Amino acid sequence: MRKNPTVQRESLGAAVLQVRSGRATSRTTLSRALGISPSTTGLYVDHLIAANFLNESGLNQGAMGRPRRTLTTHPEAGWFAGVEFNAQRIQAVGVDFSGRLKTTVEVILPSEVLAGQVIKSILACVARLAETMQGPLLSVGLGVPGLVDVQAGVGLYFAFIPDWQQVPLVELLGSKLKVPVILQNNLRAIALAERWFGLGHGLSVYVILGPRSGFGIAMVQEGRVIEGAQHAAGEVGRWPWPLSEGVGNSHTLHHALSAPATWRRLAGVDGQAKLPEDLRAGLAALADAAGPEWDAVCADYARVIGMLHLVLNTGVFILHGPLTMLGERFCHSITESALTQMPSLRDTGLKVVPSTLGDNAGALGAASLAMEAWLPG
Amino acid sequence: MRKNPTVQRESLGAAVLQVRSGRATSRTTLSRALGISPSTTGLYVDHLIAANFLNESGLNQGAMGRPRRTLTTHPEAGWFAGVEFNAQRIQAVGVDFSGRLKTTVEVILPSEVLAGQVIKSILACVARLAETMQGPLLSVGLGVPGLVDVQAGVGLYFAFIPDWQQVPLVELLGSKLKVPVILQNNLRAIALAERWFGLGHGLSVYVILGPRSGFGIAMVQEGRVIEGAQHAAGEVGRWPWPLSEGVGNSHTLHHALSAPATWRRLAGVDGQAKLPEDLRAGLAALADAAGPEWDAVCADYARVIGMLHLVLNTGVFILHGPLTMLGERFCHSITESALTQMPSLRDTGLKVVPSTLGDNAGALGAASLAMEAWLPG
DNA sequence: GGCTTTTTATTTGAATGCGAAAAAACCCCA
DNA sequence: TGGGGTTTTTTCGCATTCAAATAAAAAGCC
Repeated sequence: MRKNPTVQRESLGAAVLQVRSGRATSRTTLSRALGISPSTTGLYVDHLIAANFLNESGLNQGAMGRPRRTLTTHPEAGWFAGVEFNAQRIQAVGVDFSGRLKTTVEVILPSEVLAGQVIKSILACVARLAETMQGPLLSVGLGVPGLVDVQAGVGLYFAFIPDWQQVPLVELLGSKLKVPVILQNNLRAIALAERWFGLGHGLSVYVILGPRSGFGIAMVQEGRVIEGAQHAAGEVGRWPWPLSEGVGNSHTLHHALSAPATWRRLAGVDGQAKLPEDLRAGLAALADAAGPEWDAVCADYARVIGMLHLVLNTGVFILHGPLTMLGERFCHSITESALTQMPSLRDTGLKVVPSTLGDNAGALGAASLAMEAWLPG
Repeated sequence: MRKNPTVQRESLGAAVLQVRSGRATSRTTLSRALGISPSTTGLYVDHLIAANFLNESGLNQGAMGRPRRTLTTHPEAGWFAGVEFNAQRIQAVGVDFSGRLKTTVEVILPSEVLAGQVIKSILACVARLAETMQGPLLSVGLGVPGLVDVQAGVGLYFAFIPDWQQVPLVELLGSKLKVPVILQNNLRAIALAERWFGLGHGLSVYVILGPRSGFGIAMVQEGRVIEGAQHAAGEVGRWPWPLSEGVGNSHTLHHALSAPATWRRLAGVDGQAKLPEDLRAGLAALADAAGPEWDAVCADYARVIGMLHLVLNTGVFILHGPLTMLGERFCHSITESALTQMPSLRDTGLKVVPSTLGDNAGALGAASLAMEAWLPG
């Protein structure tokens, strides 16, 4: 046994992330993934096994040579909470130390809810998760709607919760939970969820499309989420729309391509028509629709996506939110329409795909935040 | 005197960059800028002074305490070449080790020039620079038009040089020049020039607007240039335009807002009118123009910039190319128009400014590439 | 001038991380 | 059964880097 020097917590945290993600399964692969020497990697692993964060689970014989001693994260070393909310509901997930989703909790918020009540409910959700999770809570990730100051840990502004201004979330939650609390805008958190749990796995460049009550996007370039100078990148919903409209009026992409607006257009009802009780079900019923409305909606999405693709040269667009109920066919129609409208995009790998993560993508993304921020020790 | 251990070349290169940029002026400030300990910083500086890359130039007394021993780069330790070209001309600059522009060379290319001839001319330009520069050539940066594979060192495609496809520039030039050769798209190189020599100095988020024969942009987020999945980010020029146009026809932003198109619109002549011999002078003559054409052009620019700002939340847009001849007033009009068209942008710090770098911004950007890539030893 | 205060630079011993070589663990093949 | 080949892991000595203490250089103040 080697002697046991102290090592940098950051390095150990990075090592755990590599093992948990499956990118590294042995000391040698971990050494390559981290870009550090095999000898140092061995020390790290010793340390992490001694602390019960990693396990050695048997051998894995390659084509030849000494078999690698498989490294896995110890699932019961602790757990991470991921919480996402908006003005209607809170979704929370509990994720074990191996990054597997174990428990979900959902709470419907009363209408006209205020910030204080949201925070109380978040704490209650985490407490309920704790009942079923193994080991200690290690950190909490929070997917926050609206503008978020990630560094300061403050929710800056969200239109649909009346007093949601300058809410010091990290301070309020951290003091109660006694673990690190990490914030991110909820759509940008989803981008992280795709990296950990979904289609963004190997990708370093992609865009999340989030048509819900509005229309926002989250952009990932070289593995990094684009924040913008005031944490407000991705506000495509405020583009004038239709693009031919004179400016200065209130026609925006929000109004044309949000999830409710899309349902209205596909269902052929006017702006006053009441939305279905369950928008997702309403949209699912339209998945086989056809005709000029379908084509027009797809053409609009294609126009936006094509323009974004020209700016960012992104490749993959991942569709999130209720509209995923329209299925693969919707995404395929959009891709086709974009290539028809802008033929020069044909060789640029433009692709629109529906997310496979389902309804709690935001909470999973928040849990990803928590996992990425955690450090051993 | 301390003993003289070998140190990492990368660290030494980073230290030189900090001193050259003026962000670090003494051992202590350098230590903070690099995020390493004062003791190690002292070793680095010893090393670099011994190798004649840095100088100690006197003392600088602060408000109190021991005065800092001012560090400067040694101007004659060597020089960097920056070369930018398009189908018409090559511009090359020689920059001394302190980052000061010393010599410029311009060569007009014959029409229908081919790749081989361009490369020969580039080598000739560097040779002419060498006649006036002090010390050895250390590295060469190249601002390449069209698509560029930065990692592979290959110019992929450029429409206006007939056989410009898969040109192995780093291989071709490096084998002759015997120094590192670094590529970047010419507009993205300009983004670096702004960081070193211009308005991007303290900024970590900004956009370069490059209306020339077409219309491209270069985006910087958190100090990093956005490349895109296929090195093709920033192709805004291929947006359909006017936005109200039906798609599928050839109306693009290239045609509406390129430098020649802008001149035609402002001068009130039709698409067939001959361009002035010197487009810059022609544009300068219009700098005091007024009336509906002026407003319409500004409104178009404002529309594009506003939409980009919503996507990227960028803050500062730096205007490059011939249109800078339209002056501050043009940029001011655009900013005003954007805020009128999209009032919600008012508090987001949106600002359009003309570059102060002048005509050889591209070559200066290429020189920045060279400086950033160089390592001592 | 001598004293304290403040900031910068250097020395020193300790430790973290690396490279190279050795050891280990498996395969294949005779 | 044992040797050669291959890949993984560990050992070991060394070097780069750090933290802490120390030295240095000035201003301010009495």
